[in-house]
Amino acid sequence: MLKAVDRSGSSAPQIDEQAIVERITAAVMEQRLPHGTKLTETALCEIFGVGRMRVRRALLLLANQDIVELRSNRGAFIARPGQGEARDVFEARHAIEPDIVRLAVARAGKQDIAGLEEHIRLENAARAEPTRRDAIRLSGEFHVRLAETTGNRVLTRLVRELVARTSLIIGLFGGAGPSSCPEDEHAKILAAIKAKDAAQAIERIHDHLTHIEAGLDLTGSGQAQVDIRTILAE
Amino acid sequence: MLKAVDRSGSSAPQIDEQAIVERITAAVMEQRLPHGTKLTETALCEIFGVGRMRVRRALLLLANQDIVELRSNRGAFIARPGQGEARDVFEARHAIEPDIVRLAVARAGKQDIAGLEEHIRLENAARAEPTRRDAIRLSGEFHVRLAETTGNRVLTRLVRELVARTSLIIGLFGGAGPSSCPEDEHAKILAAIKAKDAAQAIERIHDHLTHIEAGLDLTGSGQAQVDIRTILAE
DNA sequence: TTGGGCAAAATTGTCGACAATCTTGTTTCA
DNA sequence: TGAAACAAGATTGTCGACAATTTTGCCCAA
Repeated sequence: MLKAVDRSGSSAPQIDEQAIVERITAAVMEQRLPHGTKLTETALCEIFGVGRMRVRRALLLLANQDIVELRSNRGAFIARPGQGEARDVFEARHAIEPDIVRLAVARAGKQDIAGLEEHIRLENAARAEPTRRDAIRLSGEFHVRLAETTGNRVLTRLVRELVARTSLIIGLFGGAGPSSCPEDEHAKILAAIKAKDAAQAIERIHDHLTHIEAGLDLTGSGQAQVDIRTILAE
Repeated sequence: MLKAVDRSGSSAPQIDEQAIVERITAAVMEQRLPHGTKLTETALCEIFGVGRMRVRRALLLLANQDIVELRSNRGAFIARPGQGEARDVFEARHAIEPDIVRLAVARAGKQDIAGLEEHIRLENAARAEPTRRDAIRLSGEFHVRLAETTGNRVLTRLVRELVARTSLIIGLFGGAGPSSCPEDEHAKILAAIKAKDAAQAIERIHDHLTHIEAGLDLTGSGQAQVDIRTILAE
């Protein structure tokens, strides 16, 4: 029997395509991979220490989530959502997330609340750091954690995908806004959930999403090119 | 220059993986491909007249939508959602679709309304036919058409995926229920939209989804095996 | 007859090679 | 000098081959 051989020089023991998708998605959520960045197959092969087939499958999945764009015979690029798509994503979040907080009010236990409070503490700590990456990522992740408290895997996955696309949109249209999520709105949402006040929690998540969207200027910006090796290497 | 050669003997001129995904999804929505059905790669290659790579990529996309299940070294099978997943899917639809009808009330024009009315007529006609396939498919498609009237591609795609999974769930847990969607509920929803009564439309879509879910018995059923060649051949 | 064990066939997972296409750099001519 | 044409290199798309695993069919013994 021939066991799987670790072809990569790094610590990763075995990497499947889902792991590659997550790594790239995380980089997008931290806005380290700007829209338009070319994802060369051979580069990704070296970075993750896998064969080309795995990389191509991962890129297909990312394209299916509209996180990357596959151009025929040209390769894969981090997607560049248009204004219409930005509106659609926020509208979808307005449709889903209020129901999520409603379910969270009904289902979140003390442990869930405590976990979310800890998460907000991490967010605040990250906001103080010089580098913004953790702050940006944690800010998006809060919404995913919130969805997880519903115990609904389908809703959680929808939110995860929409949050990732939102990061892309903020990176593209977010101008010089202060941050992806205004200061203490997460805390206010969580407070309403903790108080079992569904109506207020729903109102606050609506306002929160509206504020994020209002922070965009919807002016097409230029594109950047970065070295994906520097960004994705762990 | 070497133009693409039509390798299939059938009429299909050129088939990409998205087309394969749609064909299989349609078969699932019409409940012609029951849960647990094995999708052999070589069989799909012959059916669609494409190489194995295309088939494998299509199966990966279908697995990503939880329509098929990929088991390592075993192959691809039409997914067999559990009770928990069934609950989650309906909960997600309860979260999304009320907002969709709200948007539909605000945005649907006369032409959209007319299209939906025509669709309902087709549904009623199909209900009278001996074969149920068209009725089942049209019944699910109504929800997709409704989503399309919002003009929101993100929401439309979410609904399309959830409807396909719902078909799978109905096929698995739907017992001997009369149909996937009770008689005239679609018409009532559309009437409320036409009357611009958002509150009533929302209430009716909630009730509609609840009725569909109530028609399930949530008792694990046996599995069937069918010949995919007979089903997917056009 | 029935169940376990074994070999053959079928199926999936992976890799390498090659063709087609795109990109880049250079040359050439107006 | 500048732009078009061309050639070299790089990248993507596709196919075939092979190994690993699973499934199937068969034989044999209890």
